[in-house]
Parts: sequence; structure tokens; C-alpha cells
Amino acid sequence: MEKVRIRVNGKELEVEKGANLKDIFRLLNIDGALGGKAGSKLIDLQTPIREDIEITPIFKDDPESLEIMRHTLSHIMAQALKELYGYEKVHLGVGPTTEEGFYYDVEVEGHAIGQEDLPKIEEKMREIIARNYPIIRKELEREKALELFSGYGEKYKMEIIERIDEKDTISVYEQNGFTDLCRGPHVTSTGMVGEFKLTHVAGAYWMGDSSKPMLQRIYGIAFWDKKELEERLRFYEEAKKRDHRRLGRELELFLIDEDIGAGLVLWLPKGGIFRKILEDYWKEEHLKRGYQLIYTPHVGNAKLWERSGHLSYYKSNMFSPMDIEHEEYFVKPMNCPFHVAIYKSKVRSYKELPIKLAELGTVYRYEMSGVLHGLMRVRGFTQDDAHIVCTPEQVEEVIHETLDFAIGMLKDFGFEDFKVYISTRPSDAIGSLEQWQLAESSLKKAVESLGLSYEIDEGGGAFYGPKIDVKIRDAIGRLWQCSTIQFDFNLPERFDMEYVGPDNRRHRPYMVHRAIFGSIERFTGILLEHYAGLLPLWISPVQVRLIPISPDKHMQYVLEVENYMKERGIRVEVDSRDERLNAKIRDAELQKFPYIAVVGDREVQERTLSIRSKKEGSLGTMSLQSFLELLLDKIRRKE
RNA sequence: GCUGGCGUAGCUCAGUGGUAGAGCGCGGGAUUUGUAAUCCCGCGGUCGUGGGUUCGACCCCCACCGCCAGCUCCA
Repeated sequence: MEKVRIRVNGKELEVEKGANLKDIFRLLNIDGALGGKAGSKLIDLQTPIREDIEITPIFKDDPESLEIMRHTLSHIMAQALKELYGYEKVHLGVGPTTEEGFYYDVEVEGHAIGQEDLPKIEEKMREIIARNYPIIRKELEREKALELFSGYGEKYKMEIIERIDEKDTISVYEQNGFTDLCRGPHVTSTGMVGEFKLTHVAGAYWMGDSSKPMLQRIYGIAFWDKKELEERLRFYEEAKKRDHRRLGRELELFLIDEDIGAGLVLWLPKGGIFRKILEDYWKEEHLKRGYQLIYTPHVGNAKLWERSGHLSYYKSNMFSPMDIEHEEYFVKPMNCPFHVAIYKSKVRSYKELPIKLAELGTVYRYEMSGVLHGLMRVRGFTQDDAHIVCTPEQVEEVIHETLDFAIGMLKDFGFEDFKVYISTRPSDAIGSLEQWQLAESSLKKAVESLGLSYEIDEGGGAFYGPKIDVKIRDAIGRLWQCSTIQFDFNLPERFDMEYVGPDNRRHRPYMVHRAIFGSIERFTGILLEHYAGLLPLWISPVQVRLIPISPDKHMQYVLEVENYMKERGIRVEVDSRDERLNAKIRDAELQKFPYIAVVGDREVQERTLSIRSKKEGSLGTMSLQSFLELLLDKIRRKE
């Protein structure tokens, strides 16, 4: 009998080739393992070992164990569907695990699985779990496997078998007469799974190909511990509570109206103030760093977009052209060509580089209806755009400064946790290898010198240049793409951009395209979700809600306070309704104003305010001036 | 764009093959309030849009628009 050498927990031993972990663990008196890591591959107790390899047992405490039982849950769900809708009616696609659970892509003949079917499916799954069927792994010859699944009418499974590499083994897992093609791993019986819940159903193309039929994807989440499962469900609740679309309406910030058009945003007065604060801050910070502010039009001649290459590479995202005196014009999907035109408006000397042109430029892109989502994905949005043109010698410094600027600005909005991705040269790249090398190394140096950890997406850059993407982590752990710093070797060539060097000759500059927020709309959405609507004082549209207990008696003093605050730059709103104090407090709380200032007889008498903070509750009474100082101090510190 | 679900008053939602209801909001009145909802009265809807079936449609069918969850896409 042939032997293989394995190493388990540091112990080396020889076992028969084809032995599985169950045998091996029994031999070593390892109890309670659900599977193991063979090299880097997660396998289950039934998978045969056929090569010399290091094995680490996986127990319930190991995160990998979740993957094993989640995988089994997806099989249990598949079996439940078969039993509910008929073995011959249900055609299975793929059923993998996800970060928090599992899904299965299925086709049920003559029935569309809906949300209301989920409880029924769950119930059937629980039955299968309660019966604790043993799960048996088998290996099959390709022909046998094809024969088997063709017998079941499993057309999608047959397609998978045909795609499996000749030299790989084909395995199936069987539980109480239900056999599924699967590479595993699985637990050894249906009773060994954890807590689960089916969450939702959605469509998913077979093989992710939009020309192929669409299957139904049933999602579930699963954990060993019921508490963890509930925590996860609470996370969904929390995310729902933070939904910027809801907050945007409740806080009267913005509106998306179908009569205006899908994906087009109306900013309401309070949203308008918010935007002004954001934009003023943005402009000031850019001016401080030597950017020059520009404005460019919303449409441009087709010839411009032809020259820039947008009409050959980006046309499907552009709105249809309009005819203006027999010439075609397009609404801009990007600001770049205009910025290039401004650069080219005169001969540039190396002495004035780097030139940094910045604009809050509103662009319009045709996005497919199905992808639109609140402020996060829209058809008209304002990029906080800038183009930096520089000499090769300046590239490194420019990138460093730009990334530093972006991170600093994001920190001002309360984001502390960043993930940085560098995307490098793809195979269809244009531009010289030297250009790419200089650009890529400057990106890496900038990230490293700022002490940020990063991942490299090898070959993931656009054809015209490498880039850095910055994602921020929000208060409940989600990542959002914001900043991007992107080299462009294409436009300088296409538009023949030049500068005159010290040698009095013309040279091709480097151009970098960058955005920090990404877009004002999207960033607003992210802020709202991050802060659950409770915006930091300095960007809150209304900073103080002033409430007279009895408008008749206290209004005069309240108006005086309002003036005092307004003159000093504080955004105040008076609630002069003839309502009870409790009602006015409640409304102010619901609208999440950072501070509420109550005025009654006492306050009028003493010329004070009774202050209530959204975050800290009651702060007691204080004089006008000390309240103002408190506000100004927090605003200065961007709290 | 695709699959499934949904579309009733400004908002959240109930409802039936015989042309609609609640709460909040809004308007008016009463009340003059001390830290999360005072009471009364009233206004408000061609039931997403357009076709069709039917004696009759908000309800059934079709198309379109929009929204939601995914998929696909994302220079």
C-alpha cells in the first residue's frame, strides 16, 4: 500500500495514501475536529489525503469551521427546496458560502421563490437538520457523474462538471438520497450545523453572465452561536436605521423625485446649507494648498469628446447628444477635457508647474436603472475634481502631497480607518514602461511614507495609468470608496499637452486626476450613514434649536438670542409654534439638532439659556456668551 | 439592462370587483405650557401612468415609469 507523509500539529507520521482526516484524527486522538487545513486548502473529515502535506485540525472555535457548516446549510436548503417543490422541478446552480452565511442559485420550474416562501423553506430545513442524516462523500468518474446528474435533470450541474479540469477529482455529497455535486467541505451529518436564517431572495445570472438565464439566489446567514446570528440581524436593523435615503427625507436634506427623473437629486434648503459648508471648506482647503479654482460648462462639443477618447471608450455611460446648429454636443460625464483646455490656454513653463486646477464639477452619467441607489449611485453628481499637471521630477512630491491632503480632509470629517488600494499596469496599457514605473513607485512611496497599509491590485489599473483608491470605514464597519488618485498618460498625448523646460524645449507633462470625497452626493450619503444622521456640529445645517417655552412671553428675548448667535456665525432655528415644551423638545430630538436651547421666565430674567445637547443630554443653564464659546470651540475642533 | 417584489393623502401604512380609510404632518380654534407627543374641528387622494377585460376596476390582464433586493456594469 502506498503511503504519504503528513504532519499534524508538529507530529510527523505516515499514513496510507487516500486516508481521510477522520481516520488520521482518530489515530492521533484528536477529538471534535470538523475538518482541517491541508496546506492552504480547507477540507473536511471525509476528504482523502493523497500527497505529503501539513495538516492543521479545524475545531468549532476556528473561524474556518463556519465555512464548513455554512456549506452544509446550503445543501440542506437545496434539499429542502427539492422536497418542497419536487426533485425534478428544482434545478441547482451553485451554492457557496459567503462572509456571513451562504446562498444557493436555483431555478424552480413554474414557481418564483418569493420572500414569503422563506419561512416554509426554513421550516423544511429544520426538519432535515433534526433528522440528522449522515452526509457521505463519494468520488465519481466524469462519465458517471454526468450520467448521475443528467438522470436528475440537473442541467447546470452538468455544465459545471464539463468545466471541471480533467485531472481534478469529481466529488459528490449525499444525504438521505439527495446527492449534490460539490467539492466540499462539509460536516458529517445534517444535524451538525449552527444557527441560521434565510434573509432574502434576488436574481443572479447563471455563471454571472447577463446573456445566460437568470436563477434565483436565496441568501441565508449562519453562525454557531445564536447570539452572533442575532447580532448580525441587529446589524442589518442598524444599517436600515442609518439609511441615508430615510435620513435625507427626515432631516429635509434632499429629495429624489420621479417627476424630475431617476438618479437626479434635488437639494432642499437644509441640504443646501450643508452643501455650502462642505463646499466652502473644500475650496478654502484647496486654496491653502495652491490649487486654482475653475468653472467649466456642463456640455461640450462632440469633437472634444472624440479627441479625449470618451466617445470611443465611455460612450455607453454618456447621455445622448443634442444638436446645436448642426453640431453635436454632449453633457459632460467628466471634467477632464475642460481642465486640459484650461491648461492649454497658454504656453506653460516648468516654473509654474505643478499646476493644480480644481473644480466642484457636476457631471452626468447614464447609469442603468437597476443600479441607482439614493445619493450613492446617481445620474447627476458633483465631483470634487482636480487635475494636477507636473514634471517627471515633481511626480513623487505631488502624489505624496495629494494623498496626505485627501487623508487629512477625510479625518476632518471623523473618519480614522482607511484602506488603500494601489492598482498597477494592466496588459492593455498605453504609455511607456518608464512612465508606469515612475508612477507606480511614487504611489507606493506616498502610501508607505504616510504609514498607511495597502493592498496591491496587480494589473487592476486603467489602461491609461495606475491609481490609488482610498476606502473609509464607517461607524458600523462598512467600507466606502471615496478618494482616488489616478495617473493619466492618455489625455496629455491626445491633447498634446506641453510645458517648456529649462532646456527651452517642449516636454510632455504628467497629469494626475484626483477626487477626495469622490462626489458630494455620495459623500453626503456616507456621512449621514456614518453619523446615523447626527452630523457633527460644524457641518450640521442647524446647530441650535431655540425653544421659547411660551412664545407670547419669551419671544422677544429669543429673537435677541437668535440675532446674537447669527451675527457670530451660528446656525440657529427658532421653534415658535404654540406647542407644549415636551412636544417641541421631542421634535427637536427627532430632527437630531446638536443643541437645544430652552428659554423660559428664568432664562429671560437671568439672560441665560437652558442647554440640552443631543449627545450629552442636559448641560444646565449657561450665559449666552459661555454657550457661544462652547459652540465656537467645538466648531473650531470640528467636533 | 435582467430577475423577483412593490407603487393608495406631504410621510408611514390599512383596505374591498360596486369610484377609499388611520396615524403623523398641514390649516383653524381652544390651551400658555419647564426638558421626548395637549385637546377639538377642518383641508387633503383622477389609488404611479397609459391601454385592455368587465354593466362596473384602486382591486384582474398588458405595456411603460419609478422604488426596493440582488445580478450585470462601473473611464
